[in-house]
Amino acid sequence: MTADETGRERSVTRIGRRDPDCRRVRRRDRGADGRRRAGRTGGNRGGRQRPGARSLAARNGDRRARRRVPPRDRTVAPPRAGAGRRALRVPSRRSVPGRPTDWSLLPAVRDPGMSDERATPERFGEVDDQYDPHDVEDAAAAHWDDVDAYEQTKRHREGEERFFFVDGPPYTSGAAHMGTTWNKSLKDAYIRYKRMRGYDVTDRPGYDMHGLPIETRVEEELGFENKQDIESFGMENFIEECKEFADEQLEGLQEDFESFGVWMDWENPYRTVTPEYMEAAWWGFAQAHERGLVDRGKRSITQCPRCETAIAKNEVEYHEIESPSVYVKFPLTGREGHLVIWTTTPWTIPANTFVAVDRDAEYVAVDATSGGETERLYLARDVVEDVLSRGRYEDYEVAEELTGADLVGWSYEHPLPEEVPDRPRGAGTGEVYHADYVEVDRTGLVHSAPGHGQEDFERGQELGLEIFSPVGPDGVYTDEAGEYAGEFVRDANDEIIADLKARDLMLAHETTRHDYGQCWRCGTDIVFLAADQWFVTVTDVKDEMLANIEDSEWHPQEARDNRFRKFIEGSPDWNVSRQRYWGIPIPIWVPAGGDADSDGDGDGDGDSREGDGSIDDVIVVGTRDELAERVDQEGDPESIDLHRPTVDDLTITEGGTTYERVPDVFDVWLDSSVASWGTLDYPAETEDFEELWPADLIMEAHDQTRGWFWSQLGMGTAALGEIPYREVLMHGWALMPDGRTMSKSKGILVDPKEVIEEYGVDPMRLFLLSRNPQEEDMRFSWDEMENVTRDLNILWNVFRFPLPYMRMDEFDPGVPSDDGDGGAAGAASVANADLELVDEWVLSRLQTTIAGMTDHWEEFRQDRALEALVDFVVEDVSRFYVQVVRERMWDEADSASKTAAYATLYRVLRETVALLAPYAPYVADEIYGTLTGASGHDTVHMCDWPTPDADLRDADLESEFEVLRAVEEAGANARQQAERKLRWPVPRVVVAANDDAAADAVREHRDLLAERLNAREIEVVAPDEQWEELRYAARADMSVLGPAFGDRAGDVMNALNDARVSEQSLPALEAAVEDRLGEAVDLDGEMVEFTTVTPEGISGTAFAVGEERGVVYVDTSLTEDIESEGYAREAIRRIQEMRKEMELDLEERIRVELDVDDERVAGLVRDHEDLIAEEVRASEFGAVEDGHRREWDVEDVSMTIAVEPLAAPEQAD
RNA sequence: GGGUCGGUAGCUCAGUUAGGUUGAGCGCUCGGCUGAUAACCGGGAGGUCCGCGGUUCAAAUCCGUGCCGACCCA
Repeated sequence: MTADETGRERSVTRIGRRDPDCRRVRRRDRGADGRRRAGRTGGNRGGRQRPGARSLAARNGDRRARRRVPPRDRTVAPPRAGAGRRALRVPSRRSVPGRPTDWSLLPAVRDPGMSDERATPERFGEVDDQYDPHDVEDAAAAHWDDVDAYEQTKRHREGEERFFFVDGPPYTSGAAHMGTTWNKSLKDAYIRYKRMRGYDVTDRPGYDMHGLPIETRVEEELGFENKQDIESFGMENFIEECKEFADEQLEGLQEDFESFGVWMDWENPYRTVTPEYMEAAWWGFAQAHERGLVDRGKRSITQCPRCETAIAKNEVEYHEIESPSVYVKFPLTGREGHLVIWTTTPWTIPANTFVAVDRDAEYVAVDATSGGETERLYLARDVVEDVLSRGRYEDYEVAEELTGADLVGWSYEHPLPEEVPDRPRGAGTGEVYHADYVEVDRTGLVHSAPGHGQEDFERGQELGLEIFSPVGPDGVYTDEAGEYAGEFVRDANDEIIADLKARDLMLAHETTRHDYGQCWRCGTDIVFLAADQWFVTVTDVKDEMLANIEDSEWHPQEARDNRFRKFIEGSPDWNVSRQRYWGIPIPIWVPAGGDADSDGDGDGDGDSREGDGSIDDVIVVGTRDELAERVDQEGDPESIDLHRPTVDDLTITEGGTTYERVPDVFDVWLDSSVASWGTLDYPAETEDFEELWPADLIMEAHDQTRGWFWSQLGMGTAALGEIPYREVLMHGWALMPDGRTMSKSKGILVDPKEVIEEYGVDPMRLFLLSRNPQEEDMRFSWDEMENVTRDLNILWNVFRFPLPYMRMDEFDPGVPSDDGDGGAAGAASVANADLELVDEWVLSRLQTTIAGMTDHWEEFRQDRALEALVDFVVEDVSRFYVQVVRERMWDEADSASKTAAYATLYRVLRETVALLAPYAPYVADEIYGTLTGASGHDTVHMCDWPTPDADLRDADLESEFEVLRAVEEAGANARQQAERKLRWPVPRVVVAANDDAAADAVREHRDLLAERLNAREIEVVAPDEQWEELRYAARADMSVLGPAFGDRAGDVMNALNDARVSEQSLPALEAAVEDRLGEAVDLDGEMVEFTTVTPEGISGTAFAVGEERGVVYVDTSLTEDIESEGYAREAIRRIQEMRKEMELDLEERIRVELDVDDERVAGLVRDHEDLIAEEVRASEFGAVEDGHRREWDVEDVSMTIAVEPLAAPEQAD
């Protein structure tokens, strides 16, 4: 596909091989402009690590290695498919020895016949402390290469229901930009998702390799200026250069795409330059011809005079230019005076054929005076003053008022009769006609030249007027232009203006700035011509096209019904011929002699080609076999190169007539329009086509509504009567952070490579895939890159958190089935674990997340699915579940509870990485590998997409936890208000619930809540109860109170404000007021507003799930017991910190010396010595001579703590 | 110039189908947690919902109009 790749980019970028080290630049400091400033580079990376941190890992790793679970037998993978397949990524050369997750360092067995030992990660093995996308991606890429992950994944789905995805082929010029990156990431994600859903997905990438953009690039490189240079260089040589250029560009693009982690069939892309593919275009065109939809004829075209070819109207770019702005008088015949016309293209005046008016507009005849002479002019009434002042007339008088209809039929004389003797003279020429395109501005009379303007052409045809276009394909006047012959049209403007002045027909000559079209490739201003071209007359099947789009489902559907439908309704016939070289030759043979030199590559005289050649006389060849059969020359259909000039020499002789091929090539848009069968090598291969066509899914950006979405519909309808795709995902464009369009030529861009260098592929993909893929443009954002990296980091932390414990306890989840559970009997799966409520909850949340994500994916909103996943991982797993189970995992003793937590977290993580796999394929696989070791698939991408397990889903439990978490949050808030940190227990928390469900939820999970809020006791106040310690106060509203009580109002107010009542009722309040005031008062609801008064030492915060559900009161009063535990926990916290500073192993026992400066506090801490011992794995308390010693300040009390490790018996060996 | 889409907190975006007190994450700030720890959590501040006009008891949401951006068409 052409435009979105190239429409805006002109510079040539060659992609060299990536320097592996260049990716080491990362995490730079943010500059003031929001971009990153160059900072640390790879060499420093290790410096970010705490010194010595590695040694702990290494020690643990070594010791654990001996205890590790032996790898299970596994099925032996089939041999590698394609030998010599390139590594997707360059493996890290900086791998740290002893890091088991770096698969590249483990012995990779290439010959499965030799051994069943594989390069598998150690299950629950050590992983990096920090999530480092580059390390993870290197390791995963190396692993993919080792196990042929891509090939295996495809093979895994062979024989399943097929899903026919068609890749819109990027144009092979320039590197992948952010838009292409987004596009390919989306495609990759949906392909992976469909595979996980069990489909056998076609994933053949495509490349659009022909066309003018490449020709002009090559011309630039070779220093060519026009077609003559190409001819002298030799067409064959030139085409060879183009091919080389396209091939080089393809390679660069392909490397880019692979570096984005995209899994497509890179070894076998479809390329529009291969004989099979070109044949697919021929076939489609021949089908259209069969259906009578190929035609030849003169059309108004936009011609690039440098490239000497027609270019598509949608390939015209507009820019502002300065042009002449001339008001010209056309002398009337048969009556006195002149018509006044206006134009910015004097060079089209020689081809003037008629003048157009709006029949309903009002015109006038004026007698205008200048320099004593008066002349009669006809023009629109509303513009008289304007035009006459431009013509420097001094005075005028309206002689007659007319409508446009009155003018119709009048005759005038061509303004340049002698200069252009061959001008059109046929019947009807030189008259005034009505035309819809006339607007009453300038003069209201429009000079019309059907040989140039598009509207003029159409109207001229309707009127049956001659189409006179005395200009060659190079923009030079032909002999028909008489005096101007041989001159480039725009250069002739001055001469024409001079000639008109000489004839006294120039009313005013100015200049004006306006938009004008230029060639999208070379920037040359176009000329409008009428020329013979070949067309696919899609307007004949417009209704069919409009009906066919109903057979396609779009995302968003409105795009189909608005944007696309309107484009189809307004689109003209498709000019498919280009007078160029690097393209698919048009397979039309016409009788020799009757069609000479229509190509523009010869003398360019652009003769009319109408001659005898009716469309019935032409031969359209549809296949290579047919070609070999019909041509006069010998040739092997298998090996023939269908490019020019080879096919130019082939002739067909039938019925005594010799036919020659027309020299044109196809508009490059036609190439990609046949991709839905071209990618299947149809018609050379028929099996896939019959089974698969039309495409199940395509996805491209919205510019393709007038591009590939349209061209495929056009060709599909013309050739096969059908729309060639069933489902369309139409995404937007990648914009700059400030919303501008990216443009490489202007240096306005964010380079995907730079993003990958700074953040990594997974984060970049995660960012791109977190955007709405339907129609809306995507602003790139460095801030968001930071955010998505953080999300992955949280996942990484959740993942690595249980690993040491699982290793230590030799947790064995067995060999899970694809949906995560099951496995060998006795294995620790959630099915046979002794789950606690919080386990059940997180598993239920997982099921809900799976169900929600699946719905979103099915609706092509992978961004929403990702949001659900990230929400689950961050909110539910990291923020809540992990916090809750930390204590269970820290427990030294084996327990059912601990095993349940392992099994739960294992299940959660396993399914989470499957859900993550389409987004961040590297890190998902890395985590999966560590979780499953040798027991799973070779890659997460072979897994099935998880399905929600109804047995694990419990909506009520989820609602209860919502309440619970709201209560916890409110409790934390209340604590904060009371300035009591979580480490210090509180005697009680009172939850006043507004509804039974909330009350029940709190009662049900009382223990968990107590633990979370570090409360000794949780009290629940049901909705129909009052918490007896709570009092209510009232605030007086003086605007009501004043009028009611007059001069007593002040006293009443004070009494009201001071009153404290135990229920929110007016009688109670009246009683309290009376008590204070000594007399009865009558209050009503208008006068007061109740507020709650919390008791001393208590703070309260409301909690809400959607609506407010109650209030949480936290009693923060201190007792000796609470102080004791508080200080003990402060000590525990410090000792733990010191353990970490010492890099002690998790299980290592210690001796602790504790000196507290304050006698009372020392006693309080001593009371909890047992708790401290248990929490910090201390075997002894007492003087430490040689340990780690540190002084701490704890709540203004000085504590000196010393820790030394004890030699444990089991470590003696 | 016309069509389509968009404009909501400093940033990235929900909310607009169906009118009912604008939300989230990041950033900022204050606090908390602590063998996930260069990680993590909580509180707070922060909004003319692009402007203007209209419909309505009520408009980010519906209508009209203007401005800005993107794509497409001229």
